[in-house]
Amino acid sequence: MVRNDGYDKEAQLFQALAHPVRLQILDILARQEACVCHLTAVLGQRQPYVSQQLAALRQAGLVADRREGTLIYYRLADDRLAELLDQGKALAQAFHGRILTFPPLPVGVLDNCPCPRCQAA
Amino acid sequence: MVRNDGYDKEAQLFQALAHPVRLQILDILARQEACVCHLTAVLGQRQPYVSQQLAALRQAGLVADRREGTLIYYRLADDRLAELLDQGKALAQAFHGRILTFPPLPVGVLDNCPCPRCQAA
DNA sequence: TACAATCATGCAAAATTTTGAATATTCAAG
DNA sequence: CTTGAATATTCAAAATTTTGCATGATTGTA
Repeated sequence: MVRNDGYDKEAQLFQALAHPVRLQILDILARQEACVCHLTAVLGQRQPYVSQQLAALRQAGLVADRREGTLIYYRLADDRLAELLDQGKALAQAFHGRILTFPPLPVGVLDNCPCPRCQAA
Repeated sequence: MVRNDGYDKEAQLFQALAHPVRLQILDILARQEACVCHLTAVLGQRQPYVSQQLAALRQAGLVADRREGTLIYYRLADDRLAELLDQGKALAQAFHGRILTFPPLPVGVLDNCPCPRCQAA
């Protein structure tokens, strides 16, 4: 069976990336794996909404997950994804003719996150 | 005025790439600039449809155009776009777990294209 | 001016995506 | 086996995108 769906699959990848919240999630995961509650706290969005975006990323194969007790940690499925995101930022800047600014991604522990990593202190 | 729309702009770029026909157009233009009639012939799509996809790419800043008489030649607005597309193909393959195949892009002149380059023979 | 060729735009129906809210699932602890 | 915490799923309304088709605009030429 000969298929020719290369452009369809490539388009699906870019479609998964065509959403600001999903891009921010991927940027967070590019630095370190994170559980859903951590992502929820960083993004300031409701948990079901974050889970939905994670489901989209999971179905596209961009992220992988790992359960630890009741927490589920997500990570990038492929390190090359971080490069693709960097290239995307650079080109978006070029096409827009100005420096784009991104919200700061807090590093380390979060007050409003219940996961063990953040409550360790 | 402080903006934080980096992810919005990045998402707009990926959105412009999230379409198989637009991806194929960009792959054609990555090799050489081409007029609308040439793209129409290669893609086997109707001319207004091709013009619409070109308009989407133009509004996103991904392509530039140049008029020569009644013909309009399109080209990539930035060479780094070709690299991004290559990375996208590589990752789409990785995420899909198999070799993706793409329709062959004819090189050289086309029988069914009326532009001077193709009618030179 | 008229005509032909090339390309762009406008518009509406169909399809898809996004978003919010309610509810379901899974796991650990008691 | 019940409860609480973390996460996932479902569903429908709203918003956006896609697609096909008709028409408009621009250029070159007679």
